[in-house]
Amino acid sequence: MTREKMNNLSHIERLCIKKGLKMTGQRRVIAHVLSHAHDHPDVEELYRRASKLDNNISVATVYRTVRLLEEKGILEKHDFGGGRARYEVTEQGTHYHLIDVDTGKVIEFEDPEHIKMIEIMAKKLGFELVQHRLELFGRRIKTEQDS
Amino acid sequence: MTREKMNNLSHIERLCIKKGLKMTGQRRVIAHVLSHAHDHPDVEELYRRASKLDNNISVATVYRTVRLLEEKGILEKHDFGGGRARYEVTEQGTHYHLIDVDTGKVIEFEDPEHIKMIEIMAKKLGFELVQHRLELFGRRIKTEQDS
DNA sequence: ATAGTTGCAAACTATTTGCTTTTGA
DNA sequence: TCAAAAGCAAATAGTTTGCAACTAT
Repeated sequence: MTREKMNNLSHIERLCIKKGLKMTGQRRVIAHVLSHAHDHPDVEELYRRASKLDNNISVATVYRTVRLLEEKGILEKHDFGGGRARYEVTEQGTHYHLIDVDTGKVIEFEDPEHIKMIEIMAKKLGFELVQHRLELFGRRIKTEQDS
Repeated sequence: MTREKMNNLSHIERLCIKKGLKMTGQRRVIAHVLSHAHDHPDVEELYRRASKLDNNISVATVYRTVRLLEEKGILEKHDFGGGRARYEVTEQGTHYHLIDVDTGKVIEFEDPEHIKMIEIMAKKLGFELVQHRLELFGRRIKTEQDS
């Protein structure tokens, strides 16, 4: 696939335009990749995917772009261990991550009750909650179905 | 202060001995520093503090020692942003961190209710909770006392 | 036209490692 | 005594940056 075949505007590209970002070819490709990623890729992986669509992209640009998009609130950066930052498109409503310690797979979930709880926690400590991070690390519970 | 003046066994040193670690002069100094740290220093800072007690310590040794102590469960490693890992002595009972976004100060607190809540969360998703991480980022609420 | 963006390679930062020398048990 | 630990400097890994050449607006 080449850049030309990727002709319809992606979700992220639309967001970029709304934020007034200059849409270069590279950014369009990266935006496309992000729009279609339903996981939590690191820069290396984004670079790999983007390069498949357009081999005229450098890692530096990917780094610069994810930083920009993070600043604009379009992307979220995570540290799931393993030394590299991982990204995902910002969704409405905070959600959490459960990392399977055996496989490294990440499961997303949300819990509005939990948010209420920690807002109260913060208030008790004299703070207004700006942001928060919850990560669970767990091991799959064996069931009958498991061989 | 020199290494010789630091003659009574520190808490961490005792733990190290219990784990059967070879107690070198350097480890004794680092153990002492850790025992007396009531914050969350990074390696650079530990190195600085240790060097004041004994200028015969290299950063490499600090890195090797914190890794060892982390493996032994004596230390915990945190990522509070800012690019460097930060350490603290493991305490009984999980506790959380609230980071003041304006000053960078870290406040510790615990909440057994919260632990119960997330154990249930994990179970609902079919996982047994192995470990977890909760970090709040907040802004101090202004009160009458504040100038 | 021109401010903003890119590629490239060099720089940087945090951390790890290979190897020789030293040291605690 | 001798495996384990330390120092030093070089290596790695992830990420950032300076600069000259481009490109969207």
